[in-house]
Parts: sequence; structure tokens; C-alpha cells
Amino acid sequence: MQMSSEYSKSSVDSIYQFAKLLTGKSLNEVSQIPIDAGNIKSRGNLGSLVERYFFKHLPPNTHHPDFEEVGLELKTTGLVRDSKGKLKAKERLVLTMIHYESIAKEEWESSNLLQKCQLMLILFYLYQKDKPAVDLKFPISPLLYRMPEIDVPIIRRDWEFIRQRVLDGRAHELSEGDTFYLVACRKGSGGEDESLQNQPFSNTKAKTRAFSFKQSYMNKLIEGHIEESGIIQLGTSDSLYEATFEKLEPFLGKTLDEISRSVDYYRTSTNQKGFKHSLIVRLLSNGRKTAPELDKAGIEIKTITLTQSGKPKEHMSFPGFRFMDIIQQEWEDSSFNEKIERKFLFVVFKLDEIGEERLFRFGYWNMPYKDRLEAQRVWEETKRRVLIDAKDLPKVGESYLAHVRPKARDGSDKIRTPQGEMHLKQCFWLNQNYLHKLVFEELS
DNA sequence: GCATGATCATGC
DNA sequence: GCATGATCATGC
Repeated sequence: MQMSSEYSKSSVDSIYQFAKLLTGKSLNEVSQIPIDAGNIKSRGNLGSLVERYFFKHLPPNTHHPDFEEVGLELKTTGLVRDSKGKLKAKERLVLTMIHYESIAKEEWESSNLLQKCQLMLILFYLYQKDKPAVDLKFPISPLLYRMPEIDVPIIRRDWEFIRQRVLDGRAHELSEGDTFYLVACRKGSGGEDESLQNQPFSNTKAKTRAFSFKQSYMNKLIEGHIEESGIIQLGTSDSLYEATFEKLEPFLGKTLDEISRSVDYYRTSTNQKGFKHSLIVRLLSNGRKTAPELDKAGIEIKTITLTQSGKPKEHMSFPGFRFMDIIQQEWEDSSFNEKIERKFLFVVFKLDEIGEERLFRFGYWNMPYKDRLEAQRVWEETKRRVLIDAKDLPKVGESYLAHVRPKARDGSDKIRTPQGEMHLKQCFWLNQNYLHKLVFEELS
């Protein structure tokens, strides 16, 4: 992918857009400065490596946010997969140290915590044991976290609870279970003397603590973020899923042109009807015309384009059939049956306000049994009617699932019917309405 | 806006 | 030359 080497530190959006370039990559793959030998092997501190090698930004050594000018704090945090393959927070997100002396004098509105954490850019990397930090990938797009209005009262209450403990001279009694979203977590090494601090209203030393968001709070954020960005959560770590995800996810929301440029493959004619399909194959196969791995798995890549209102622009066609063939076949060995039993990879585009197509979502899918029965019904009905009158075949209104329509090279692409006439070649189509339901109910 | 009819460029 | 995935076009 072509990388822009510049971003503006005075624009949140610019920083955010720049950060998105990390999506699907590791720091090593995108770093514009060679990474020092010492850091190449490092297994920790990815956050500061990202700041140094990716953002080329030296954060202020103060309690101000990393991007001070726009009040944006940068966080880098780990993800792991649970047993079902879902992405989860590896741990709590540490926000900022608690200074017992100063928090006692603070008000919520002007608190250090709020200044630092109401606007954060959170980068999620996929944690892998023993792997150098610079090789860890960022599998999902960064999250621009603005403390949700609905969460503010709870976080504020948590903050006030912790502050009150300090005011009561009970900072040493703080525990993670005290609060709901925001917790005072232990910070520092083994709990030896050096991790003890003075507190203003008691002579008892208190453990060094930092504000952090609970792991469960992080999981909620991640879940919401994944859903919102249309990322499909795949219930498997199968490498094919993984590979597709890594290739497509960075382009969610991107225009067709941007995807086109990324693989250096362009539409040559406005009438190139299979262009998006070819483009996606190239994107998935590192620029090749075919994706043998997906072919081998019998995966059927289909693109769908939605109008601004979210309806599929077209029905979806399948290979053409010959009248003289279908009347001799059984459903089980028909090509339509063979096709719909496959696993599909749907890649969905949507027209934006100015008519530009953007990658909207994608996902694997296979047709549920009940719908396969309906497909069979339409197929049997087609076979029955071809024998009677090949010019009268199931129309779109006759099934919620599929219908039959022409599929020909041109007006002369006609074939013989059992009635002895020549008629335009036909194929099965999945109905727009069915695709619509599928995209919105089964792909997310 | 929908149903139906009619093709298009590509790649093997 | 032909199958394919997909889109364009027309009429109501």
C-alpha cells in the first residue's frame, strides 16, 4: 500500500487517518525509519515504538496528552482471541498514574484524568507470545475513543470514589473491585517498598496505583468498535479467514479508487461489469488474477453493490444453464445446487452521498438448509416449466429466494428449447430482497 | 421503484 | 469461442 508519510499534529482526523495505515500490518512493515537492532527484538513497549517509528512523535514529558495540541492521547493495547476466535482485550488499559497529593485538590471537570483520557486514539495489536513487538499486527482499525456520554457519569463516580478514599486517608485500602469502569490498578514492580507512596491525609503509605479501564470495559469498547466498523467476527482462526480478514479489513470505508490504486489495477472501461470481482480477487491474492487458495477451498467470491439507501442494486446471477440439460438433470447434480452449497465470500460495496462506491462490509456465508430447499423448489419448478414452455419460467415474485432470467452474451446467444425453438440462454438469480436481508442480518 | 429484458469485458 | 460475474436498459 502506498503510504503517506505526513500527517498533521494539529488535526485529530489527520492523526487518525494516518494511524489507520497500520491496520492489518505490523510496525516493522510500516515503519519509515529503520528500527534499531535493540528494539527489533524487544518484546515490550510497543506503544513507545509506535510513537517513535511510526508517528515520529516525541510525546511531551508532562501529564498532558501525547498530541498536546489537539488533546489526543495515544494508546497501544493488546488483543487476544478467545476460544471462539473472537477478539478480546488482553488486559486492562492503563490510563494515567494516580498522584495522591494532586488528586485531592482536583475537580472532575478539570481533572488530569479527564484531560488525558476523554479523547484517545487506541491502537489494537494482536498479542502473540514470544513474538517481537515490532512484528505484532494491528488486525483492526484504530478506535478514536471519545468518552461516551452514557459512560461519563459512571466513570465520574468511579473517579470520585477513588478521590474520596484519598481524602479519607484510606488510599492504601483502594482495590480494583471498588469501582465499575475506571479502576485504581496496582502499578510498579513486586510490591516492595519502592512501589509505596505517601498520601496526603494519612501516615500510612499506599501502593502506587494508576487509573485504568477494566478489561470488561475494554471488551465492550472492542465489541462495539468491531460491530460499528462492519468487521466480521469469524468464529475460527482458520488461516483462510484470517488472510481474507487481513486483506479486506483495512479497506472498509475506502473508495473503489483507493482499493484500485492499492493493487494497481484499474477499470479500463465503464462497462467492465466484472471489475469489482477482479479487483477483490487481486486484492486477496496479492495482485494475481486468481486466488488458488480460495478456489481450492471452493469459495465463491461475490460482490454486492448497495444503493445509498442500502438496497442491493442488482439481483445476483449464477452460471447459465441449457434447457436441454436441465430437463435431464436431478437437483442433486445440477450446477445451481453445486454453487449454492458452496461457501461464499460476500464483499459488499455501498454508494456514498456523492455516488462513490465504498467497501461497506464483507463476510463468509453459506446458504441455510431452509433456503436450499427453496432453491430446490425453484429449480424443480424451472425444470417442470422448461418441459412445457421454456419461455415461461419462475419470475422474481414467485419466490423470496430466486428466479430465472436471461444470461446471454448478446441477443443472438440463443439455445434450443424442448419445444424446438431458439431462446435466449437463462440462469438462476438470487433475488435482491434476499440479498438485502442477508447483508444486514447475516453478515454482521 | 420494480420487474424484466438485454448485454459487456474479461480470461481461459 | 465461450462461460462468467456483473451491470445496464427499458417499460410500466
